[in-house]
Amino acid sequence: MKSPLLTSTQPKAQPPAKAKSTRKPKVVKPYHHGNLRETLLAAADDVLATKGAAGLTLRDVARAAGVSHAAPYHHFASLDDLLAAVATRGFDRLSEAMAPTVAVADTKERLLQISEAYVRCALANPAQFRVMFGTLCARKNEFPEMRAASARAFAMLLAAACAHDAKQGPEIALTGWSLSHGLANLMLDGVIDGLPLADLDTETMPRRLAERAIAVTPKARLRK
Amino acid sequence: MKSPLLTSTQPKAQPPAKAKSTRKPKVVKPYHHGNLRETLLAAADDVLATKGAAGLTLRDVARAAGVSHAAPYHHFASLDDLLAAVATRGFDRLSEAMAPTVAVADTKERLLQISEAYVRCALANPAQFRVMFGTLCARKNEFPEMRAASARAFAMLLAAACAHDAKQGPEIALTGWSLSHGLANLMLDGVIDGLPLADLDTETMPRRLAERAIAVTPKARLRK
DNA sequence: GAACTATCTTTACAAGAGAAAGATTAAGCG
DNA sequence: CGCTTAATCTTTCTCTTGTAAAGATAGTTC
Repeated sequence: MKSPLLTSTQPKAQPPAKAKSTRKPKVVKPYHHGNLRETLLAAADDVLATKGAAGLTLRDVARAAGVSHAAPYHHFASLDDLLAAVATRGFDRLSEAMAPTVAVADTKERLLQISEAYVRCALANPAQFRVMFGTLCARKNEFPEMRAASARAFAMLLAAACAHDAKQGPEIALTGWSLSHGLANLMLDGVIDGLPLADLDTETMPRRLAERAIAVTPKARLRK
Repeated sequence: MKSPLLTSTQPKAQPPAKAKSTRKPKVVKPYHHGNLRETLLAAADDVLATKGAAGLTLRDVARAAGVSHAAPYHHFASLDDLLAAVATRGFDRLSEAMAPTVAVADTKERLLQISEAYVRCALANPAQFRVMFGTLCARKNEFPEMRAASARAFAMLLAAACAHDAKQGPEIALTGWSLSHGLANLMLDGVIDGLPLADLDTETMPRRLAERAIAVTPKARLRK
């Protein structure tokens, strides 16, 4: 589980080899980390995976990265800023998870696979998902990069929906997104298990539900 | 916005009228609050509405209720316990919001109205909604009352779905719930505004999306 | 090599969660 | 009525956390 980034991977082989005769030979790790920003983000991912979104603290992250608790402030303005960076990565990861579907020729099948990828990605990184769509979202103006990353992810979904049905594309996209988002949230909140839905297969659920939502509304209904 | 419960409403008219000659006549509020538990919950609602879910602290709630910061511990085991009680109320409120739809004869129309009520209720109390479906949900075994309240709310939805289509009831219920839940979350996270969906009417959106999800899958597709 | 700047640490502080112990009141019981 | 007991509320204390400030260290540039 521990990311390799947690131990400095910078090309900086053996500083103790430097015979500058530093007074204290006990110095094992260098003063400067070399790649702390990335290390902190990786550490945050680890902490999130271990203790969940609620149990994450700046000091935890710093500890996991092996630096003092104030060091992160030279790379992130605040805890929220760090979380925004985590969320940004999460949105990028989501985009990556959906990306392979562009190879699917059938537009409807592509939408279904996007929905599946969305739910799969959310369930794979529950705490991250919570950070991505937590309180930070309402303050996304303060974090332009995160905002851009989330916009990119949605753009992929919207493009797929418009390819499927140019006219109703936006509505289909929003429907699919809402459904996948809601299902993912309900599942990782544990709301679903324990309910009288035991006969529904958890594996195929995302696709089956998405099939309903994506179905193009009959034109007869539209011009009522 | 201030709830009337914030000032003790207990039948305890004017304790200063008691001519017991207490040494200090400055005593305006009695030592015992009389109805602190309810007052705290109301205060928590106020704080949530004011500062949001992230800005809520036990001490804030206690301050708003006019008691010391340790007083709440005599009514709630912990902050999470208080939040669970808030969530319980939220689920009950949700049930109340959906309840009037039982009068609707048309089963599909009833489902649509339930979806509308769900989204409306969520948007009316954003912070509360976040508490209801936050980290607490994953620990719902620790809070039986909250669990029961959420189960009651879902039972209403499930019943309506089964009335509409006995066979596919559960799946329709889950679809509608996921969709409404996802849409509500995306809306109150502010994810939607700012996206290229401006042409979609926010008011009618819940109903229109729900129409898609609730549509019964054609039998031709089912027996493929 | 010296000044500069980025990076990291130490120290300090305010705020919050929660525990512990004492004060105050209500209720029950003789 | 007076005493006892339990419930409720307050004070005080400890531990953790986010964040600011100042100092230490090390690359970088002239």
